[in-house]
Amino acid sequence: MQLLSTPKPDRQVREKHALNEQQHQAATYGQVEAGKGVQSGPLLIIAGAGTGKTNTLAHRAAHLILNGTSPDRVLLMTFSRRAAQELAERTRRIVAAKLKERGEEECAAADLSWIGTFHSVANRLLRSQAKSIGLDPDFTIMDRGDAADMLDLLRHKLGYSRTEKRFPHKGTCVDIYSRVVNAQADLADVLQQDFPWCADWETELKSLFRAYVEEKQKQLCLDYDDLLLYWFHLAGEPAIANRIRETFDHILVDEYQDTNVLQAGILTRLFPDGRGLTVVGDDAQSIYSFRSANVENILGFPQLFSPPAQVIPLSKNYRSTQPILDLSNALLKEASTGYKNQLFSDKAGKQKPWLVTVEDQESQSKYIIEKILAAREEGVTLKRQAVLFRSSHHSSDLEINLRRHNIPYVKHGGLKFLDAAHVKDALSILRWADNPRHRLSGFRILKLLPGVGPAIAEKILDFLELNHFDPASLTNFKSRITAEKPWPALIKLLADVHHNRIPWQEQMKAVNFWYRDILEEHYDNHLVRNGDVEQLAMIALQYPSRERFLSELTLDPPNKTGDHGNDSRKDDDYLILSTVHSAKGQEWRNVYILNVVDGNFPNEYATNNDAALEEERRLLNVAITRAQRELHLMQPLRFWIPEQQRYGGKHVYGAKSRFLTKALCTALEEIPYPDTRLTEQDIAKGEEVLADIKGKVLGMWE
DNA sequence: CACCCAAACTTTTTT
DNA sequence: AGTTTGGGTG
Repeated sequence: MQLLSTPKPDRQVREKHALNEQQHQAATYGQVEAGKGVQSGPLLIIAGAGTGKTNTLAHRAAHLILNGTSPDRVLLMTFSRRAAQELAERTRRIVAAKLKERGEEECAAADLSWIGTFHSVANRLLRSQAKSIGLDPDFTIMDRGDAADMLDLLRHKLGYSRTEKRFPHKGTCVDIYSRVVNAQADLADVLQQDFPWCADWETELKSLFRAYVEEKQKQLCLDYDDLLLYWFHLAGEPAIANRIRETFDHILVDEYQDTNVLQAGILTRLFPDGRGLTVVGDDAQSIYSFRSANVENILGFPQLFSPPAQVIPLSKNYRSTQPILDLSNALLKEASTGYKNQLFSDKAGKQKPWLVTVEDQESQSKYIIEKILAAREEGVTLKRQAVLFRSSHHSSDLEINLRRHNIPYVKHGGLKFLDAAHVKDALSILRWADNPRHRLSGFRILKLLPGVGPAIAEKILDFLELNHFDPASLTNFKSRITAEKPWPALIKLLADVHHNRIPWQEQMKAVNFWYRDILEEHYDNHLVRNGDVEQLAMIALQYPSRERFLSELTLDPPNKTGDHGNDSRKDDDYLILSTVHSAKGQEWRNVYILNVVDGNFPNEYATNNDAALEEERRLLNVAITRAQRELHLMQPLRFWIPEQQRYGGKHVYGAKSRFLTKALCTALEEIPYPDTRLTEQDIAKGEEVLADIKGKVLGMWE
């Protein structure tokens, strides 16, 4: 297992471009008023794929700063931390360059300080404003897995595990809860709409969620949804909302097409008339509805205000050749809703994207490897090529073959480093020491001790609570089990970390030292797992404090890469494999899209729902628009679907993807692989062979 | 009460 | 094919 720092896309070239007309208009929208900075009404920038959105946004931020808005009065929200860093960096560079032009001294204050994801900004705001709403600022942030675990425990406590019919899976429970919160919808509606098979459990779910909320408050923790929800409610309190509002002159939001009702609500509560609000996005790239993102947010944005928001489209694409854009445009034309921002490019290009028909996944892999190696021969590095897919496991056949050919690769999306049980264990120790009220972590750790199961763990946690959550008090807990040696060492560790008796830089190491024996006892291949845990300690060193480490790690979990044979970080060049979702915002010279067949594009679970179907179309669009020069859509005839409740799964003789209509096919060049088309030579040779056979057959009777 | 084993279940994408 | 759940055993 390896962590990677995501490679920065190669965008140096574009920055040299001056802004085009549309970009300039978007970047400078509003009036400059002396002493007051830039005054602007609500603005929506529809930024198609590859239209220089980040650059425009950075220029807008720079424009605000250069015209007198203090950088710490600009709130900039992005979809991921990586995007935030890139944007901050570019803005700084633009401001610095302009100041130099003007001959002014570079001012250190050019740094945007309020920049990050909605969740991380919420985290920061809540911790600073916590006192004013009676919230303890030392709350712990739970990730999705934690939420699932807590729901699981509560569900047992409430007796829902012993019912005749099976209660929904814990993961499903989190999904339902999360949907209700993020979409600000009714439980009954959500069940009916998205989880019909759970509709019978409405009453139970309601009390489960109530218990969940109480439990979170008791343990002093917030989940992802709470971060937004608390912020939303905070923004609904006039006094506090005013205070927050007065600290910002401008709010800029990136990837607005992937915000949900709650996030939109936060914005309108902070800036009700839309003045100072800029949102940027592309409805044709809205692909996060499973996370309750709501395309209606961007489609309906202008009408939220009167007069309506200014809409500026960016339609000049700097990324792809025209034939690739033709395909994307054709696809979007068939969508039922949206701004349908048609893109154009200066890069003519002759080659249409290929639609490659292959027999099965094996020959799909074979084709891709052949093409990738050929391209590398011609000087296109592996890093400038990417293979994209709808779901994480679709790359498994390819991965096997890449390893066989010794082609290094890095996979984005899918499993997370923090999902590994042993990493969770180590982190839980630190979290429990950090926040002893956090029963969930304590519970997890205690169960690791030999002879301690759920019941004893509960007893210990109750004991701790009675003793005002003082870790040292655990020495007084008497039981035959706690005489074992890991126990006193654990208590000392918890107390030392909790009271910072050892410096933060040493704490994770101390945790690992204690955990090492447990790890060995509990899991096989503990050497590999121990490596992960040590890596965690290395990561921890990069953070200035325990609090920052714990919350930022939860808000921005590092990726786990597929193990790619050898240490591929030593190889400078490696191929990128990525889910389409994780490919957002990126670009590569050559792109290969796996399994473009019905049942996958669109996904079979989306086929009886119009809204979902539209999203699948946009998903394909995102994949297509990642390509700069070469694009290969792969179409296996035989396609394996891992179907539920059925033994193994099944092979399906793939129907052509319903998105590949006639109109689309004219934008594609269809080829079979292996190439079974006959050349004239083949035919001539065939005739020769036939004549030969005829002769032999006749010869039998001579 | 902890641990083990067999049956049941299962979409996919992620802050 | 792999994880989670729930029941049985020691």
